Amino acid sequence: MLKLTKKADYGLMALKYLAEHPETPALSAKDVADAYGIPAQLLAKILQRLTKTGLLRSHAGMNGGYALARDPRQISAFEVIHAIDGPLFLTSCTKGTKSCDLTPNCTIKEPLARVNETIIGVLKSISIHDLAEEEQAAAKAREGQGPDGHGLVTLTV
Amino acid sequence: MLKLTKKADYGLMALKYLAEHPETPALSAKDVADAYGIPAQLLAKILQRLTKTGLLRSHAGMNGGYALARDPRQISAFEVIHAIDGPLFLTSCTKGTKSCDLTPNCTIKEPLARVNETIIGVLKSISIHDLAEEEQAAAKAREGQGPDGHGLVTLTV
DNA sequence: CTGAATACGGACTGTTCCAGTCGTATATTC
DNA sequence: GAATATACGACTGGAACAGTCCGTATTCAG
Repeated sequence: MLKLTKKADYGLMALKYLAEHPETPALSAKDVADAYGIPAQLLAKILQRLTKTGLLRSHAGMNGGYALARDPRQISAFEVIHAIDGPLFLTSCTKGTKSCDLTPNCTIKEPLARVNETIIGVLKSISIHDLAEEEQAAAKAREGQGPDGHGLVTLTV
Repeated sequence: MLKLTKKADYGLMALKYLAEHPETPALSAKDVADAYGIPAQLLAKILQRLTKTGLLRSHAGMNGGYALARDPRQISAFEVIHAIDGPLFLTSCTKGTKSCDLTPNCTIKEPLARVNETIIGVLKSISIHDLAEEEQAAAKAREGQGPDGHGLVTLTV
């Protein structure tokens, strides 16, 4: 399936939302959760984790909330996913730095490591700013096409 | 975590093993399972699935077993993974062709679709033959370096 | 100073999915 | 007919994910 967790999705969405509202000093977890219809408490924990890893700045109390700790161009999708889901590997046999336990030579690992490397490279090349940009680009595209036009590729395997 | 299932791993390993033994007309599921120390019955089901999708040819009875249906250069890692794990998506919200259910605009999806596309492209570019090749290359590298040398990159995030 | 709003964090639960096993039927060879 | 295989469905145990609950700490407003 090769899919990332909902938590990572939520995290990316939240950071994108923050990037789209640079004027506000801070947005509460509830604000963002309501905007996307995701469970507030769950999102709160995600944002707390992102705060711990230094991607967000938090502020308690009234009118508190979260704000991006850096310029959205300087935060990659990889950082977000890594902060939430932990280190990501493609092959299921890899556990940290240790190699395969059972199989004498899980020779599959080496070539797939290159795939892994590629994935990470692409994720690192995408910034939160890019996500917010794409939104605006899509909006522009919709303007020129009518309310339900889809200009961008919808990929299905 | 972004990892593929063990079944997909097993499938790739099995196909690689078959590619490495082109002289034998067919290898049983048990043969391959024993070679790698993986459960025979589980591997059998995987190979059956690969047979159904046309990647393998099966033959029942004594001295029966499985053989590659095509040249190993013509079988991509993507085909194998897709046959075993089904269509793969990066975002957790995507369900087939339908878009997000809850969230009004899961705008994360679009940019991540490009990542998905990249992953698929890389997986398509790797053939079973490549996996078998890499094995030989690694063996050569070991010869020149002593018993436990690792010439290739071991990637950890 | 009191209270509301918010972040912080641990513990808990339900569900889903994966990994693996079991049992049975079918096909092929000797 | 016996031995060896594939083929296939059903079942189980465990891990991971998604989400909830509850209590604490911090900050601001009145």
